[in-house]
Amino acid sequence: MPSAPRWRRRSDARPQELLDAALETFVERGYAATNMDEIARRAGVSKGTLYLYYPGKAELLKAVVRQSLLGNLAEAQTQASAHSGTFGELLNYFLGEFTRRISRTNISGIPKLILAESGNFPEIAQFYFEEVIQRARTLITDILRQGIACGEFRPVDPDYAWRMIVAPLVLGVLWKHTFLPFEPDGLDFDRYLDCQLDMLAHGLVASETPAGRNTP
Amino acid sequence: MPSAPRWRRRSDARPQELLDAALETFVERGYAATNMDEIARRAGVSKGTLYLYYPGKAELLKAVVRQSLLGNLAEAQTQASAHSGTFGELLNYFLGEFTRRISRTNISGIPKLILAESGNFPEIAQFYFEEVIQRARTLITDILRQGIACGEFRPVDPDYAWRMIVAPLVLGVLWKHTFLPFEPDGLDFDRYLDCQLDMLAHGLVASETPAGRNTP
Amino acid sequence: MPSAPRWRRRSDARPQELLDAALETFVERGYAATNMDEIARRAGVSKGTLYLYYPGKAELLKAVVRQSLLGNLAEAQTQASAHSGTFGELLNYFLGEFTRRISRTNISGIPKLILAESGNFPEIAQFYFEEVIQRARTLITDILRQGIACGEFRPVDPDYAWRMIVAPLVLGVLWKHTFLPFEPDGLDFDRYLDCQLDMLAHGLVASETPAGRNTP
Amino acid sequence: MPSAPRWRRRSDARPQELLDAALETFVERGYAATNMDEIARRAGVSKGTLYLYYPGKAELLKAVVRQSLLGNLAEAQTQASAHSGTFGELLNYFLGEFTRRISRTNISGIPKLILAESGNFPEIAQFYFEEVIQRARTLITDILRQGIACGEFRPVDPDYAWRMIVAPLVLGVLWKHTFLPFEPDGLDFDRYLDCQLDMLAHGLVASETPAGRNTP
DNA sequence: TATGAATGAGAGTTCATTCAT
DNA sequence: TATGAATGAACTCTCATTCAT
Repeated sequence: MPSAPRWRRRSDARPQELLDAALETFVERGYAATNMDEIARRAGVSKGTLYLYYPGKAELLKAVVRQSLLGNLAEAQTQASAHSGTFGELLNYFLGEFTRRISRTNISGIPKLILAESGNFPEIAQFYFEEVIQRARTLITDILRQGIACGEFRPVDPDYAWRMIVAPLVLGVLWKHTFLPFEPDGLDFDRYLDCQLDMLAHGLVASETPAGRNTP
Repeated sequence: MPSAPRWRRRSDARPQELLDAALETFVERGYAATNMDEIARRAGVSKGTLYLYYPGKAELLKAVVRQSLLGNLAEAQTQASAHSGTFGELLNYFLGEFTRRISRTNISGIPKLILAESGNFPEIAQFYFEEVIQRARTLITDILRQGIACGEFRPVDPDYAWRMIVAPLVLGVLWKHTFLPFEPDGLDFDRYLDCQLDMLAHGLVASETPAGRNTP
Repeated sequence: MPSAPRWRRRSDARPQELLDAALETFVERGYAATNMDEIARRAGVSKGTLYLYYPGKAELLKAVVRQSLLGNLAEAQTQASAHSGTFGELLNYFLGEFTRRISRTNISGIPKLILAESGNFPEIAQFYFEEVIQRARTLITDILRQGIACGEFRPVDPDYAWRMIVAPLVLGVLWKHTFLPFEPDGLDFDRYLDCQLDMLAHGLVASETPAGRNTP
Repeated sequence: MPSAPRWRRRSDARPQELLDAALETFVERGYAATNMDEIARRAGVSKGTLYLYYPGKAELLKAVVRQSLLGNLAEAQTQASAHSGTFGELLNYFLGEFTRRISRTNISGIPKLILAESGNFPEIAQFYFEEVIQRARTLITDILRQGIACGEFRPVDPDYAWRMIVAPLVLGVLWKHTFLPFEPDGLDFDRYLDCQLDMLAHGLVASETPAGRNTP
């Protein structure tokens, strides 16, 4: 078992350190209000050094977005193809997984950042749209279609229903980064997830049939 | 014979024209990337004129937000108190009304703007939180609680369920202003609403009882 | 005895009202920090009206200076030619008169204004130099020369001595408008004058002759 | 073969160069009429460089004043405590020293600047009042009191007499920076000093005693 | 004569980017 | 590779001046 190396060439860790500092700052302040000095300071390097690794502020933002998303995407894809159980269980699994990430990491700031800057960085918005959203859409509509086909799900409109499934996640992200400071009671993501799963499965309307049912 | 006058006095219509131009530009570009010159140009006035009506860029943003919201708020409040029919019908009514506004007016850019700039303008975020979100929350949780009490709704968790109801609206707003340009098929808000109402009412899971129903 | 007229055509009093407001503001704030809006407001007219009477800010300053000085100058000239008594008495009279004006009116702000703006308004400085300073110089050096000739004064260097006589007046003006707010005890102009006259007459050094005297 | 570099690093000399350029410009134009571009141009740097060293125009002015005065103050204090000879000689020494500085260096522009801007920068005026004027007052009144006590000086009013002693210096400063350009014969500071010392010592009035006396 | 809305040049300041070291 | 002093364009905001009313 190798012990930790006694030293590392700085440059190996550098790009990642810079991206981390940039992510943090962009998420905290927004793109325009972030200045390169601050990123450099947080990364513990000089401003000039940033430009050795990234050609400019805009490119730095893109790099931040790209690398923040790509890891998560690959992972999700893998898990999807290796599932077992009902489609409802798979859906629950994804929603739970996602909710947990929102509540724990600050990568959740990225989507908000993209929304905010989509007007000024259409390429980033498009990149996000194609790489993240379209994949999520495919993933979920596939599940829906199969679930409907096998009678597990009601015959909803998959091309629009996937947005209803995703919407609470998006709201959660935004809430965490926008209104949480103003809520004295905070937000309980476990309860949030429970409520979402319950409503997603059974809807709001009390059915005439006496028997209640459980999670999808 | 004098040529066209260099400017013309428009004093009555001016403030609203300026707000319109500002709303448009802020929504399109975001706060930081918007410059006063551009707003002035769109409003057909000189830069200095803006400062005759609003003391600065930040105040202009606040004025835009304030006046965009206040009108809508008053209206919603009025309609709420004058409803008849089941709670499900009332909910449907609100969601429909809201969806129609998203799809037709460009006031829907305001919420996105607020989300984007909440970090830099906490006061605006707080204003929005208190004036808009808290009211919506009260409105919806009241409906939910009453609907549950009278057996119309399943016993969901109202303090969180209201967010599930609102989430698709928020997503719709963001979608319109962020990803619509990238979608070749556009977005059909009628279908969007139908899907939302259906899922909200009955959920995703097929009930064991053979008979399906349609209205929430 | 005529009673006050029931009305006056506004325009008769206007120019003087404007000059008064301008003097007050220029003295208080300095030329650059004074804006036309403020002058107009103090004069109770609109900004545009200022331009009906004076072609611009610089011209307004010149008009203020000119009219503030001309009156005083004429007066001084008259009194000088109609004096009687020793030259020492004449000198005392002028110094007293001037000191009284410094202490009572706020015209004393004009010299400070001129000093401050001499770099930006050489014409005003030159005007002041020729109309005020050179006259004062002539007046005083004449008195000195005659006083020396008749044995009343010691044989001082009149071309420079006149400045020593004037210096305390200048200092008094500046003091009043610059440092007075910082002095808890204020400034007693009577004592100031007494001290000046005493020192001007007899100097600082105790003479070997036992008898002291008091008037110059 | 590279052409001349766009800029050169001068970091050590820079701050002083900037202060020099600023002093020159402020004295020439006054605070408000001085713009940062001009200072930068005179210092041979770009406008942005100024802001690397001083946070703004106002702070730059304060820095100019502070550093111009502090050196001179310390020096004067030192000399005062190490004097020998009569009090009259000490007074003469100071007046001579001061006059020489007025005539040779352009630091003499600082007092004029302070007078001119005292309305807009009360802090600077107060700083000057406390650090410069109050010290000078103490210095001179102490000398006067001691001189009077030992019979060297006539019993003048020290709290006001010190202003009479200082007044010609102030006038000299103002003269140099305000009216000198208009005087064809210029100003001979040696003669100015001689005249001041002579009048300060013996006053204007010819004493009845036949014997003349010498310098204080 | 009087107004005050409108103008637009110019101010101080910021900051992404460059480059001599 | 790393630095950070230097740059200069772009920004917000001010205000003397103009002119339709």
